[in-house]
Amino acid sequence: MPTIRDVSRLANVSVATVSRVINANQPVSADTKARVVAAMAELGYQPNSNAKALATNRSDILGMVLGDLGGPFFGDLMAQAEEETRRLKRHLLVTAGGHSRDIELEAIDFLLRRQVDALMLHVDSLTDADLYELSTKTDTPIVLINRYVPDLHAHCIHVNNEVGGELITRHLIEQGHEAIACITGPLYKGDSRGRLQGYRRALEQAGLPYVEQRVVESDYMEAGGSEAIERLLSRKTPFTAVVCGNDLMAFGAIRSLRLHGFSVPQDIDVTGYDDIVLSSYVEPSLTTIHVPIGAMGVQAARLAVQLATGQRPTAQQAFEPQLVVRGSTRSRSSDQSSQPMHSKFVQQQ
Amino acid sequence: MPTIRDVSRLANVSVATVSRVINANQPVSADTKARVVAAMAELGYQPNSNAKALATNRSDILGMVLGDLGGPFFGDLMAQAEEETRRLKRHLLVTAGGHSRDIELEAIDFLLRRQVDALMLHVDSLTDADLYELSTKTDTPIVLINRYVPDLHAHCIHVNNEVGGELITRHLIEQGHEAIACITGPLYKGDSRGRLQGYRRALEQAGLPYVEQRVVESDYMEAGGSEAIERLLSRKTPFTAVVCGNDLMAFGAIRSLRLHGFSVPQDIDVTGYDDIVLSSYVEPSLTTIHVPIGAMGVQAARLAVQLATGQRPTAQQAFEPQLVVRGSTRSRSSDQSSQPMHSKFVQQQ
DNA sequence: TTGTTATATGTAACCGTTTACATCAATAAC
DNA sequence: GTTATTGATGTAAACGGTTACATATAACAA
Repeated sequence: MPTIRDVSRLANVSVATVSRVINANQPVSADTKARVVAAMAELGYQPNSNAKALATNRSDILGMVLGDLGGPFFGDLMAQAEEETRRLKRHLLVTAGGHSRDIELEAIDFLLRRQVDALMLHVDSLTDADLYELSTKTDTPIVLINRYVPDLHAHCIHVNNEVGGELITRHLIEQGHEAIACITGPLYKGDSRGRLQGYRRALEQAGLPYVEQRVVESDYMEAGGSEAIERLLSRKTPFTAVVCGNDLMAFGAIRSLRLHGFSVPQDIDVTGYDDIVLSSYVEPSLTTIHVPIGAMGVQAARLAVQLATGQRPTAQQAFEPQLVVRGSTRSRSSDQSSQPMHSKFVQQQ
Repeated sequence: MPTIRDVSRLANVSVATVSRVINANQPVSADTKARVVAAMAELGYQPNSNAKALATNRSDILGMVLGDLGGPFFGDLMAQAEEETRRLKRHLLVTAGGHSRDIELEAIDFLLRRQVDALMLHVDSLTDADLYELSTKTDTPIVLINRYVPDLHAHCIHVNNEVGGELITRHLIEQGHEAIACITGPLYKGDSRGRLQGYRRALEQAGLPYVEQRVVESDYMEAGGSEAIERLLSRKTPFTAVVCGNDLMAFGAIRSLRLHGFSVPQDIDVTGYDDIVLSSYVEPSLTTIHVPIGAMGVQAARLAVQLATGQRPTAQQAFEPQLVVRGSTRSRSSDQSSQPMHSKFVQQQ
């Protein structure tokens, strides 16, 4: 690999001049510039980014930590963030956090050692306190994706989970449901709590009681959704609809309900959250909340660059969730009410 | 950020000694080592990877170029490759090639400038000649994923497309089909040609004629699949099954067939290729060829590291495709044959 | 003419590591 | 008792860029 020194020799100039031509940040006469350009072309010269990063203390790389790299949710986020990063003349270094505290911390360390210009984090296992501490320990700017940490307000790209939970619960109430169960994600996570809070608020606004027996905590996994249904059924507190904390748990819930002889949505309505691609293809297609994760990825990249270059942040930080009505919920006319399902419910038990 | 010099001062040793402690590659007495470790902890020292890469000429990073980052196919590949990379104590730098020659070249340049230890490429737009030229121009090892370039035999992780095309076509023949249409991907791509070749071979083996009127070239996109069906129908050469070059085109084909009043698989069987996640969820679920893309990602990472470190390559390079039979194909008993469909076909036109 | 200023270029220090080489003491070999 | 050998450590030169500072030349004003 030729170096800047090889170029300077061939073009008969100093290395400083070559550097000036490369970065176009200081005046160079037209003909020296031409000589240098020719020399670079002849040698097939490529500047060494590590050396440049070492000298300038910036790498033009944005670091990103995600729960995992597969899956429609992260895929969309990553794809959009990468595109925007490229548009901003930067590159994206992605690492999987593996949903584990140690791996997430290791990933962050790695990126910091690499002198990334900013960090974009979509982390599960780190606490708000961890993140705040991290932000004080390093002066690398941090952007949190799909998470709201009050102390890091200016660094969050977030979506209002409470509104999402409220929207989808209200939708079920409008369909005529009065006994609505809820399967939440892990409640140590802020988004799970937010969605649950929205569920409560919608009930409250409709004058319906909040019944603890109808609420179970699960793990955002498909199997967890199945298992949660088992728990709900075993409690013998009837319900005619289930609000799930995400789409995957909704799939699990539907499967489990079917095993127990309920059909969706004829007997019981089920809703998801996230609007992953699958949700519009499954049978029945899933009524869910759309999270604009791609758009959030774009804005995360913008915010990261703005923070890194000291510009005034203009990236959109707060996003609104959107209700997507599909086949897993259906309008109940008042006469057929939910009574028949109650009886079937009891009979099934 | 503290540097190695700060540590050396605090521990009262030379920088060389600190480096020795960090890399554990030369003897250091127990108590100096303890002092150094303590100093590093006190300062929260993190070695600067750029400086290290500059000095050692290796970065412990594997570079990866993909068509795009979203989507189930790439997601799986990336997720598995990342995991294996981490297992090998390296990291993964991913860039999207955007299915365009310029962007792919730019992405490769970027990674080379970054001194990645090896390149893993899943590129569409670069020709075999481009890739061969690239391999001669740089001494960074290159691994090609899901692509076979004869001149770079030892660098390819590939799957036998011809066998895949043959498997799925033979399956249809075994179901009783004799008039099988084929929608291929772009024929400048080797994998499209391979699958088509497999289709021809299966026909040949069964003693069925190869009819050009039943073959159309498309673009591996869902819309392209729909459009291809239009072209096939307009040719008025009847068919009772369609072999599609990938799952997405199969979705498009099914949609288009339905618009024309055919139902799948009652009237016409349709098959895909790739076995993306969606394919098992759609209605009807798709008979397809499973490509072990995750496993290929793992082996790509292994091969990359082996090439970079000069080890003898032991990674598995050739993979076999697998037939997955689902709902979009069904057995035709000989008596009801395909005659009724022919008549319906003609009537629909 | 002389002093001032702007432009073009070169010199060399620096960024934070690694590592070849040198040094020195302690141990082993004869 | 001298000489290798080994182990622990230090010194300083890379690695390939950037950039503050110095210098030289040309243009311009007084």
